[in-house]
Amino acid sequence: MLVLQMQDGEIQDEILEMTHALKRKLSVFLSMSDSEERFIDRLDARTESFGKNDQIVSEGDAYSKIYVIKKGWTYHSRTLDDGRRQITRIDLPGDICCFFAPILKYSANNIVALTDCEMTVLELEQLAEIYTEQPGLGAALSWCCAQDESVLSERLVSVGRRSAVERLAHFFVEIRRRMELVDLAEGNRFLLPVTREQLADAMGITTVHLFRSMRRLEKDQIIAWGTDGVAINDMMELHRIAKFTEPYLHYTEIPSRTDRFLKKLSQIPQYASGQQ
Amino acid sequence: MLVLQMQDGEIQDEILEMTHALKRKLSVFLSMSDSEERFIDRLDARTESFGKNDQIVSEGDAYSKIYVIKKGWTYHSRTLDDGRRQITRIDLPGDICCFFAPILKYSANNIVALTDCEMTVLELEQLAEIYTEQPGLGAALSWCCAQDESVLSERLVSVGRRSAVERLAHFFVEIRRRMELVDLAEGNRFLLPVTREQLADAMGITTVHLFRSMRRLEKDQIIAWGTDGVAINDMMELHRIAKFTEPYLHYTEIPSRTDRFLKKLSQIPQYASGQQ
DNA sequence: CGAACGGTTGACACGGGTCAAGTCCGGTGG
DNA sequence: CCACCGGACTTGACCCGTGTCAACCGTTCG
Repeated sequence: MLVLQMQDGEIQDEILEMTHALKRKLSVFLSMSDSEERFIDRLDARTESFGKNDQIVSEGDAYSKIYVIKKGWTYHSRTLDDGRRQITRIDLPGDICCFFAPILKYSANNIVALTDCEMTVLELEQLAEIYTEQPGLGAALSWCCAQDESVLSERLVSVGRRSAVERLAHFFVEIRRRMELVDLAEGNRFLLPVTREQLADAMGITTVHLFRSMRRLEKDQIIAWGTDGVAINDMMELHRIAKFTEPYLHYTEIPSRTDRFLKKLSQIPQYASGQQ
Repeated sequence: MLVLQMQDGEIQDEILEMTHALKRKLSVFLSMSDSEERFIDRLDARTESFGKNDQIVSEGDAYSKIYVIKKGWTYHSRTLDDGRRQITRIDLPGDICCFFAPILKYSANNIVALTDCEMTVLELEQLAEIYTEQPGLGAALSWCCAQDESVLSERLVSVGRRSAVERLAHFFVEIRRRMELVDLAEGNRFLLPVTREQLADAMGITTVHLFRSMRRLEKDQIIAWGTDGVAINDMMELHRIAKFTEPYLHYTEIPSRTDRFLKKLSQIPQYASGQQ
């Protein structure tokens, strides 16, 4: 059973069934045409499922397919030979798991399912098709990719320069915003299917210290994290502690910008022909 | 005067003049045809220069152009409002400074010149042209982008899970490998145009602790870093300390892979026509 | 000739790691 | 039905790596 369904399951499920999370995400960047919507719907023809804790890709594996998460959560990690592990990335519905798979030969990371997952599979052919036949969608995918890099970069800022409490605060605000974007959270509660150890590995601290730091946030009634989900009680304060500044998420890339992008693309003969 | 020219200047200069560093870098991924080589040469028509410590892009600035470094070094940083700063990335000749500039509206980072710099400027038009008319080069650029993300990800592993000494060791091995790739280093010495403070900000430690940690490495005769450059005296040991594993650099993406990529692309009508 | 900046080091304080001991819960086998 | 087990969760005590503060040197530049 999908962890996400354990609670508030009906609501979240319903929304997820309604539209592919990817569609919701891309629609922030791009007001999609009917043909674009249909294009995305057709991608669902090829899906793959994974169970909780399944290793989707291992370090050193040959790469090939791109996975877009329809349902469930995953993480990417690297492990040093003495066992220290860093989680470099946590993905949720709508996120693209390994955008560069078609270009890279081997994976340098592990990719693991945090919950039962359903993924849309893209091979190189489909990707090329998107970029040539649906340049709008192509631009939107590039936007996702740019965003991912920016999120990664901000995580580096966290781990490099924020204290444990600040990092946690930042993480919760970020994950909350990202869930909101694909309609996985409203109100002040949401589910977070990661263990304490996984979160510690993502934050670059030990579990012991994770508990200490969470206590600090819980004591002040800012946040609560049980087994049944997270509740953010004082979002303003959490923002303040995290020194959270939203621009790095690049959620305000307005369509006019995209239009300009598409207009320029259409001046290139190949794209002009491919555009309809 | 370019810092890189201060020492061994003649040699490095000569090589740099010979070929655009980007060309050397891409040739690792792709054996370039004459038309591809000429295409890159023509990009040099549009260049821009910056002086040491010039702010190339500031947090919040509108993005537009892509800069490819011809000569010089740059870094990307984020500063929290209380002054803490994290350098997220250090770029050298052949690196692409802000690949996603045409897609993103605003920059979330500062980009600063570490030395006097000469950059090749790419606007959206050229980029689209590359992807449509020279899919081989397009794939190679995507490879650069994939690599950048992987390097960023490994830096997160460093800052999250490696000790200060290990981080430093890892940084030196990485930067050495990257310089080698574009012929900026041979033998065991190379120039590193960063201040102690900048390196500390890149490693996520304080300058004071940087000194402490460097002392450890210098005491054991593993490395030396004066004002005139870095000397790696015991590369094996440095590797060992860093727990350096090369795959994340993705330097072994063999051409056969690229050929497969191009073959598939050529099955898409638009690309087939664009491929000449 | 002083100011500003990069480099360098010592002394001390504190955040976060390590070790160790438990609790709680769900699953499994007798 | 209970006993046992493993895995996730939780906390206290202690210690070490890293941050903080402060001082100083050498160079460059106005």
